[in-house]
Amino acid sequence: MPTPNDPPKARRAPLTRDRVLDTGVALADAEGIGALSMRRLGRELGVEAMSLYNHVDGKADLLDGMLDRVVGEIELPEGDEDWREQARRRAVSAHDALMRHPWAASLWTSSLNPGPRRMRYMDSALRSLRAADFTPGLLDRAFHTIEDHLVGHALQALGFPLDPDQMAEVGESVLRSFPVDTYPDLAAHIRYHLEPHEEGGGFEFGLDLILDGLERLRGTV
Amino acid sequence: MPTPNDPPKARRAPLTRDRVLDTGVALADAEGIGALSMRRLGRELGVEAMSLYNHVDGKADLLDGMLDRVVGEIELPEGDEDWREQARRRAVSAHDALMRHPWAASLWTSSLNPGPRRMRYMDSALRSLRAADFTPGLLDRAFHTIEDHLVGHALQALGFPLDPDQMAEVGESVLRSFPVDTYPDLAAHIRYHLEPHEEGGGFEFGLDLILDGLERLRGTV
DNA sequence: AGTAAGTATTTACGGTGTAAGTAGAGAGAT
DNA sequence: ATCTCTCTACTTACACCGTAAATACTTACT
Repeated sequence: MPTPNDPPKARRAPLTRDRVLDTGVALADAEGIGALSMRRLGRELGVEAMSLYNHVDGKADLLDGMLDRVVGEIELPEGDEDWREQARRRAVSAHDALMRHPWAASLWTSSLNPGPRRMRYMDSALRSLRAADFTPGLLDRAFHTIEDHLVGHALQALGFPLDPDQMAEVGESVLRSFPVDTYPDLAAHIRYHLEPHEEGGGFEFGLDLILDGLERLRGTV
Repeated sequence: MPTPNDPPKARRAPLTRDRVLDTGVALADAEGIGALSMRRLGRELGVEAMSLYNHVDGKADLLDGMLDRVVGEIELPEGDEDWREQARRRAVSAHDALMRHPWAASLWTSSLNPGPRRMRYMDSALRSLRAADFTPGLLDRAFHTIEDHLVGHALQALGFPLDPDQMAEVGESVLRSFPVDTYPDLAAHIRYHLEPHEEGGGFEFGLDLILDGLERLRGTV
């Protein structure tokens, strides 16, 4: 425990797992997951790459830890709301978190070692379904279907990282040399995306489709 | 053009883009996408890594080409079936293709340059929705929602690459040292997955939820 | 036969994750 | 106060990666 007056010898903030993970998240947010190498992350922390291995078990562990940080941002509904409203809020909050950290969605699907926050998130989701008297079999499918939609939409949305302006620009240039006759409906689809629509909301559209369907099945199966 | 009798000097099959892509697919299928490096793929073809660059524009182009191969395996319904049945068959076939080639699903979401087979696939999907009198706005959401579910489920399923036997084994060992009191519903969920269920079908469950919802909206919006 | 075009190879550069060994600082006990 | 143990950080090294550039070789056509 540091006494109030020992700053003169305090060279720099000590390296900790938390600092490593936080810096990793910040770096991946700012420059993309491709920029996150052990050497680069070390440099960011004023340290050599190998020093990180004292706080992290390798790159996979680093990424697992970073993902759990993101999962920690998800708001878990509490209280005794409708199951549907709970599931909806949790899913929307999770989706928001994944969109804030574009590198996290693919880790979500590939990580084999769920961290504590991820477990807490899953536990919460499963609980509110169980509390709504979902049959075990239906509960399982409900949980996974929502999860599939969540990660599927995030990844698809992130895979096309264009804001509407760029979208219009790129779309037009694509259409200029596009085999419209070969793929007429695809061409129409691209044209549709060129017109001004209030984008977004796609996630909640599919989510509501799923939740509606689940509500209909609840009790009957 | 080779004459019938020139085999004596034919050293080896000539390198072509098709052979490169086919071998790439085979290698990724057999040893995982992680094993697919330019050097390794060259070795597989009896050639140095740099030779591949005469037929492929770089690794990204190689992966794009491989993905398009996989998309080519998807069966596109023809004829004048119900839109719902068409969408269902196409999605199931696409899902099967992604499961056959575990490395392809993540390329599906990240590839920026759709190949011809991918375009044909999209065109076909969009056409059968349009033919069913979907409103432009609903058509767009329908297409993307199905697509999201497709890729989301494939990635989630592939991210947990355990056959039921391993599943049972791993699950039990996890449960042995699991904070059951902290995450009771998650524990129950794991236990559920340990019991024998006919696995699979999860994709079609969610798909039908979505298709049912879309059918309900069709015409009314 | 000579030439042009395309294919394959060699070499090289700057990057990656991390195993192994070394140096140094701080705490606790003698 | 000194000695030792432990933990952190650093250095070096290895095998691999994608690919730019320059070179050699094969083939096909004039």
